[in-house]
Amino acid sequence: MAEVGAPVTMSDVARAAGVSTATVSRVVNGRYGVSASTIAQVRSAIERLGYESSLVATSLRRSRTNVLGLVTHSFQSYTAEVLKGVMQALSRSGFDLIIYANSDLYETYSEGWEQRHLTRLAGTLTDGCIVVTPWGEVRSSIPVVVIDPVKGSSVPSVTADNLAGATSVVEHLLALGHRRIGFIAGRSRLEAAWSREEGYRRALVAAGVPVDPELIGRGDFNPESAAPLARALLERPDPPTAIFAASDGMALKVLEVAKQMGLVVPRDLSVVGFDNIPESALAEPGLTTVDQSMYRLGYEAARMLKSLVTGEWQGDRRLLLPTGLVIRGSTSPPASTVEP
Amino acid sequence: MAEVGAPVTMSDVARAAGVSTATVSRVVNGRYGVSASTIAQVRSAIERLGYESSLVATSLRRSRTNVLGLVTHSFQSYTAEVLKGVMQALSRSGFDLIIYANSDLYETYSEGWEQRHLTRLAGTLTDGCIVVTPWGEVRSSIPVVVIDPVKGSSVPSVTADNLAGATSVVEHLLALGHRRIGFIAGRSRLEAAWSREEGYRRALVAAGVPVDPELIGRGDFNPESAAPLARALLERPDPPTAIFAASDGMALKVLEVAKQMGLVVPRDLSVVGFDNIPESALAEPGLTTVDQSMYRLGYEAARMLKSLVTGEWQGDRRLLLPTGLVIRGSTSPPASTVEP
DNA sequence: CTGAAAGCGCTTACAG
DNA sequence: CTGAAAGCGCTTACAG
Repeated sequence: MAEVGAPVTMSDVARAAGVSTATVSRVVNGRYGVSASTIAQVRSAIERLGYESSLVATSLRRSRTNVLGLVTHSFQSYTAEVLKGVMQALSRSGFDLIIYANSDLYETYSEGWEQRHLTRLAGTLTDGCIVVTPWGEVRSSIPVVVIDPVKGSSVPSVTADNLAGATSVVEHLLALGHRRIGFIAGRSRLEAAWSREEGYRRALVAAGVPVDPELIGRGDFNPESAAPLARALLERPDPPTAIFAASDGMALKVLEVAKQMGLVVPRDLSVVGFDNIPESALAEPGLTTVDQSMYRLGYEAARMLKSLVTGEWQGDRRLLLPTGLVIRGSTSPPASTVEP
Repeated sequence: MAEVGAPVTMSDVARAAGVSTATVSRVVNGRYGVSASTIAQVRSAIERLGYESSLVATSLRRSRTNVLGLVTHSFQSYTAEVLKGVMQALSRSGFDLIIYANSDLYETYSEGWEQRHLTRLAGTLTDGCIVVTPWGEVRSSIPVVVIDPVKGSSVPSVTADNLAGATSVVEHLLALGHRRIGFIAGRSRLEAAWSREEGYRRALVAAGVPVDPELIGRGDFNPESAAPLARALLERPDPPTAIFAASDGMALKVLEVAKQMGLVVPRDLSVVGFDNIPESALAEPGLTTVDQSMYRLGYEAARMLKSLVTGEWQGDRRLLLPTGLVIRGSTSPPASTVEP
C-alpha cells in the first residue's frame, strides 16, 4: 500500500473504459454530450484505477487553473499568520493554494527570488499570485498582490498603515516626556521602512522637536544590524532617553544591548518596536510596539487577488490596514524630565 | 511595471536569439555542446526578455523536478511549526518546496483530500511528498513520508512517541496521588490517538489501578467534542480527580467546562493535555501537557523524504521522536488523597 | 555544434 | 455522442 508503480494517466483510463482520452476528459470535467452509459463506464474505470488528473498537464493545457500561488522567501511566525489569513479568505472559494518556497535560503540567488518563482509559476500553474515582502518591484503576466511592497511599487498591494503606527509611537514617547528619541531604521527600499521613518520624523516635527540626524541609525530589519547602532547611540555624551526601532527584532536587540551596558529598561531607557511578534510579549520587560495583523494582511491580499483574477475587483488596488499601539513595560517617563 | 502581456516562452527566446528551442533548452540547463558565441546570444536574449522556464512545462517533460511537495489540510500554528522544520531541512538541499492546500476546508470533498492532492502532484510536479495527518492510508507513485499516520499504516512516517508521552502523564498523576483518572480520547483511526490511549491504559495497569471504561470519553481531537464528555465525567456521582485529554485543544475545553461548573483547577480537578501548543502555556492556570516538537517532526520528515528520493535512505522508515512532559499549574495532588 | 521531431498528460476545436 | 489531431512549453534522443 505504499509506493506503487507508474501513475495512472488518462490514457490508462481510456484504454480500460474502451473510449478515447477526449471522452475521458469530457467525463472528468463534466462536459455535456456524453451518453449516460459511457459516463458510467468511464467513471467505473476511474474508480477502479484510482485516477486523478495531473495538475501539471491540466494546467499546461488550460488557461484557467483555479489555483492561486503564494511566493515566500522564508518561513517565520509571521508567514504562518499570513497563511492562516490567506486560507481563511480562500475557504470554499473554489481556488486552491500553492505555496512556493525556495530552499536556497541564504544564497546569492536569493536576490530577485520572488520574480524568478513568480515567472515560473505564472505562465501556467497559477491564475494569480501573492508575493510576500519582495526584494524589488515585480511584474507578471497574471494578477499579483504584494504584501509589503518596495517603495514606489505600482503593483496591487496590501500594507499596514506604517506611517500612522510610527506616528503613534513617537506621540506616546513625547507624551511620556521624552525629547531625545533615537530611531533605528529598516531596509530603506521597503515602503514599510520608509513610512516608519517618515512617521517618526513627522511626529517630531509636529511637536516642534527638531529631528537630530545623529539620533538616526541605519539598520536593515535584521536584528543583528541593530546592535552596533544601539551601542553607538547609547555611548554618546548626550544619549537618547528612548529608542524606537523599526521592527521588534531590532528592538529586542536594543533591549539586549541596553542590558549589557548596565542600563535598566524602562528606567534608564525606553524602547519601542514595531510588528508585535509573539516574542515581544515575552520579553522582559514586555516590549511596547505597534501591532500589524499579519493574519489580516494575508486575508485581505487573498481577497483582493481572488477578485482581481475573476475581474470583479472594484476600488483601490493599494490597501492600507490599520495598526495599533500596544503599550507594555518597556516605556515610561524618562528618569529626569528636563524641559528647556 | 505591473501586469504585463503573455508570458515569455522558450520559443520567444529562440526566435530572438535566432536559434532553435533545443539550443535554448541546452543553454538554460547548462548542457555541454553549445558554442560560446551561441551561449552568449541566448543568454542575452534571455536577459533581455526576462525569460524563466515554466515550472509546469519542465516538470511535465522531465522525470526529476527537484521539487518536493507537502500536502496539508489546514493551516494551524502547528502546521507552521512543521513547515519551519521542513524548510530548515531543505535549506540548500537543491530541493524547492511546494505546499498544496485545498481551500475546500469543510466540504464533503475533504475526506481523502490528501490522496487526491498527492496523486495530482505526484505524476509530474514533485519528486516526493510529505503528507500531514491524513485521513487514511495513502499510496503514491513517488516516495511519501507521512507525519502522524493512521493506525496500521505501512507508509514511511514520522511520529512522536505518543505511547511514552501518555504514559508519563499518567505516572505523573499517579505520583501526585490520583487514582480516578478520566481520559478523553482522540480520533481513533489515527495512530497518535490509539497510542495515547494505550499509554493511559498501560500506565494504570502497571500501577495496579484498574481501567474503568466509564472514565473514558470518546472525543475526536476537535475541542468541541470534549465539552459534553468532560461534563458527563464531572457530573458523575464519583467524578475523576483528574482528566487527561488526548490533545491540548480538548484539554483547554475541559478547563473551560470545569470553570463553568464552579470547579477550581487544580484544587478540585487536575487537567492534562497533549501537544504543547502555544495556547497551553497561556491558559490560566498553565496547562500541564506533553511536548511534541512539530518543528522536529517536519525536519525529520523532510530529511527522510530527501534521502528516500535520492535513494540514500538507510534504516528505519518509521521514525519515533521523543516527547517530554511539561508540568504547569493545572496539576496538583487531589484535594483528599484517599488511599484504600 | 545545431535542429527537426517526438512526446510528457492533458483539453479543445473540428469532423463525423 | 465520439474520436483523431493539434498543441500547451518544454527536453531529449536522433540525425546531420
